[in-house]
Amino acid sequence: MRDFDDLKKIFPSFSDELINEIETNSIRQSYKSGDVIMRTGQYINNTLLILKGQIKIYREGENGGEFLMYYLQPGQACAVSMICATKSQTSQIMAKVVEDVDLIMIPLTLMEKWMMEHRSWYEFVIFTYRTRFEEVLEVIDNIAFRAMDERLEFYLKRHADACGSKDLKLSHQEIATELNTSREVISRLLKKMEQRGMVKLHRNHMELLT
Amino acid sequence: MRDFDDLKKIFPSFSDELINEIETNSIRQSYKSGDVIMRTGQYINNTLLILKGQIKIYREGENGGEFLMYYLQPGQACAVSMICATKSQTSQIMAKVVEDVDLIMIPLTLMEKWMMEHRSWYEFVIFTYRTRFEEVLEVIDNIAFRAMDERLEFYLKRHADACGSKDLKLSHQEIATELNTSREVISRLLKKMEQRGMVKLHRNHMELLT
DNA sequence: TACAAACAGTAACATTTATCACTTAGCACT
DNA sequence: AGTGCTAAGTGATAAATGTTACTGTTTGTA
Repeated sequence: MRDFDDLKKIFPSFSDELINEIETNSIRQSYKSGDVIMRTGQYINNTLLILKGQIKIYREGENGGEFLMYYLQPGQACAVSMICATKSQTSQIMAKVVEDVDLIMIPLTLMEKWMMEHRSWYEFVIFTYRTRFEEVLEVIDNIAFRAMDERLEFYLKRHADACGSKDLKLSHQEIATELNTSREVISRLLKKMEQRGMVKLHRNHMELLT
Repeated sequence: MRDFDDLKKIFPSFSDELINEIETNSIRQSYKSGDVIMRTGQYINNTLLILKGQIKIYREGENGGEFLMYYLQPGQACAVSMICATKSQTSQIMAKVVEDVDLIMIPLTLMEKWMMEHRSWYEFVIFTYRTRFEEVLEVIDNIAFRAMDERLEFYLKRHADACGSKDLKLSHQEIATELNTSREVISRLLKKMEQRGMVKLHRNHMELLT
């Protein structure tokens, strides 16, 4: 019953019957920081529920760029894996582990079956769709309406939220890659932010002061 | 039985029972070109199924910009209205009619009920989520990885597809607004495209030659 | 200690996009 | 024909971003 309590804690909205089903029908898997869980173009056969750790979801450009869209955290599910699930579609995104992850893999067939049988699963799936869709709309806002300086601010704040710390362990190059720009641009903008007193820069890390 | 046949033709995947339910429980509504069906921040109480005409879905910026995301056409549904449906959420988007529209409005409560009762409705909803999510990802590709000239090409081709015509009745200003840039930029880029033999420009309209 | 590798700072320059100001062309109406 | 309106063309300039090239600094490690 250890596992049962675990799950109940991380997914409090799930009914007891649903949790029992998950217990008996799913596979657990761990990944290390840096692992790529899902690649663009790969076939998807499972829906993923995150128990522990952190994952970043990217959209990949043809020329090798990788653009950060959002984070996945404990208690959340990969919306793309749910959406593609229905017809064994290929993935439109890339998922990279940033903090050692434990997750649950649920086969497509069950994912669909539970939609009909478990109200709490149905609601979870719809909630996941909705929140991710909204998150992606916010991403569009950022790149459509905002210049790089604002996008950088947003990026740093979101990273701080995800880490739960104002001390950000990021190189300028990493940031540049995830915003699909160049390191020099990020260096310049960070310098300006420092002059405005919004950050304090150090080697390999920086403090958010706001 | 006129209406029944109509619906069956536009939504061929729906089961007969589902179509009967729609017939007896939904409201039909018409809108004129230029009407705004849904505004950012408005509460959503219905899911919309398009029978006839064309709708454009925009994301609005704080400073009054409106950024085109995708088209809605006959046989399709508004994914956002389905997603927000569950909890009477407010709309994250703006929907504008570009060609006189007939549509069906389905109350939230039924939308949810049918998910459990009609397999063809369930599949339609999931399909709608999936295709819209993919479309929005493609939008992100365009603005994250491509420069304005490529985005303009994509925009024109998509418009041609939607209209089913290579003769595009668009002013430079309209295009600029929907790509969130300025008229001058569009004029210049179109001129370049004309020099490359991709379009032929006229007053108030242009021909796509590719 | 010496060397290599990764990170960061920065100047110079190119390119793209935004903005401003003005001109020209086409169309509708009287 | 004359007037006024809107769309479109264009040159000048500014600002943001991308690119190149080089420097210095820190870190790890041979």
